[in-house]
Amino acid sequence: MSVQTNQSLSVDCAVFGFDGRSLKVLLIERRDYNPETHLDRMKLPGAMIQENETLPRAASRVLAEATGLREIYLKQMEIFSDPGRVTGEELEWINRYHGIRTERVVTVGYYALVKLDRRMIAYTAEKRAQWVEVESIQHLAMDHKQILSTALGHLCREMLQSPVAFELLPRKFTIRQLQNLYAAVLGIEIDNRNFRKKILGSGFLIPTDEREKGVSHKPARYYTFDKTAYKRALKEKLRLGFINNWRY
Amino acid sequence: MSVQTNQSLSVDCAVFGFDGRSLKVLLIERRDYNPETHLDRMKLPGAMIQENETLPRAASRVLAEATGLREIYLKQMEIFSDPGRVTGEELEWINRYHGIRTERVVTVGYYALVKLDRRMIAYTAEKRAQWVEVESIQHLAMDHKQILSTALGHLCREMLQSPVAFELLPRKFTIRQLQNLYAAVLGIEIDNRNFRKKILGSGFLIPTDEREKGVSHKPARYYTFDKTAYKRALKEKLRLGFINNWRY
DNA sequence: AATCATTAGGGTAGGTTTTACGCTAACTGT
DNA sequence: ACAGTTAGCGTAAAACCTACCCTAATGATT
Repeated sequence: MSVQTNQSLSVDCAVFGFDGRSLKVLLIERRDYNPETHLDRMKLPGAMIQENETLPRAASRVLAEATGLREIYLKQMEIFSDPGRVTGEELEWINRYHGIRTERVVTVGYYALVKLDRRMIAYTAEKRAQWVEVESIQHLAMDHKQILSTALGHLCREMLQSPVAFELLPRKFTIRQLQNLYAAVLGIEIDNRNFRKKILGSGFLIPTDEREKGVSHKPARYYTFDKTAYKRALKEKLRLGFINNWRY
Repeated sequence: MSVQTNQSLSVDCAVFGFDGRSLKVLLIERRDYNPETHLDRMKLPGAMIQENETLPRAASRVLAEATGLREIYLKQMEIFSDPGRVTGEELEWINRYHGIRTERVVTVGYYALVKLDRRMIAYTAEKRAQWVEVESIQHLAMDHKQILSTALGHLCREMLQSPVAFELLPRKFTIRQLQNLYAAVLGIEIDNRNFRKKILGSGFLIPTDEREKGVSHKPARYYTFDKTAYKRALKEKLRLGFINNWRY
């Protein structure tokens, strides 16, 4: 029995943002990209884990670098440990890029949610990073396409279970924006009138006095998310609906 | 920037079983346990990951060893990467036990579900392994108590979302057994009549002609779980209940 | 042999939630 | 002024959840 000690451990993050219409993910252009090799040009942000660093810390570090933000909604998913996930040219690229010598890289997948505001877009634009519509992505470097698909699955499930949607929206948002976000991520159609009832009925959206301006229809009210009210409601409603509608 | 390459990567598994009354977990006695050290005697089954082995494969290997079974319900949870999770005597024990020399072990937590039948109990009894009631566990080796708690949380959530309960029950079971399992894992009381309606109404329990014998009350019918019917129901019902009762 | 304790298993009535959809309000562009 | 659009309120029917009722069948107790 030989024990592997020279595999390296990395983190890769799928950073999601929502522009009001569709779900985007942050992609990085490889620094020493050479069109003559057959490597894909874009990848997810990631890094090797450093000495004395926990994985969540490594992920935070990657995200701070990629987005300029320290406080980010961040969640671990799974580990991608197939010995064949990075080989050949890709492995050489990694060793060259990180200045290491490894034969195997096991990576831990994270996904993160950020508010895609003007500041964010300006910051990432300077970093050879791009916000790309998730739907349109065909290939990515290494197995990053697979990591992205996994992340999307996790996001869907999480959206149905907890109020993570608000991590993707600006502080003030309209109910329609919230609805569009759910519809985009889950790929379903939602009736606006029922959505409004359900979401307002839950009591953790607090209305502001502001309304949309310059839209060619009745302007919608802006709301903010009340985390405290949510947590209160959470405790009261832990009735679990009994065996909780295990629908899927 | 120094990159850590000599951390070792291991897997640890919380293997759950249900004896009809309470939830149990499989614990292993450390082979060279010495009561004079202050190490806890019991630990979760686990192993270092080997060269050319994926993590799921390593976990399967551990489980095959601990339970004698190859096909087991197995799920990855999170990674325990705190540099301080294993130090001092515990670290020495690991290095001695595995014949390695590492300063840091990152472990990937898995949980597994098995049918706790007579064969299983006989097999584990021979392996210095014990099925211990989850509720009664106070301490475990290293950070295994924390891994166990995490696994229990995952199990609860999973039980509400998918029909994993049947992994813990014999092929033929009564509705009461199923109910007791839910009640035990979730720590709630369940009304028998409503539970029966809900579960039978879902249509993926198929009745057999057999009934309990030797019980001092009306004997209950045995049912089996119909995976195909479940998957069919799943697709029809992907209505999601719309934004699905995000209750907790 | 009658009675008791216990769980199985069918039912029903009332409340809550979901779903489908009608309607008016308010804004911009033509 | 009118068309096109989305906001936002309301309502009725269907589905679902909950709290109970009842009787059936078995072994244990008297």
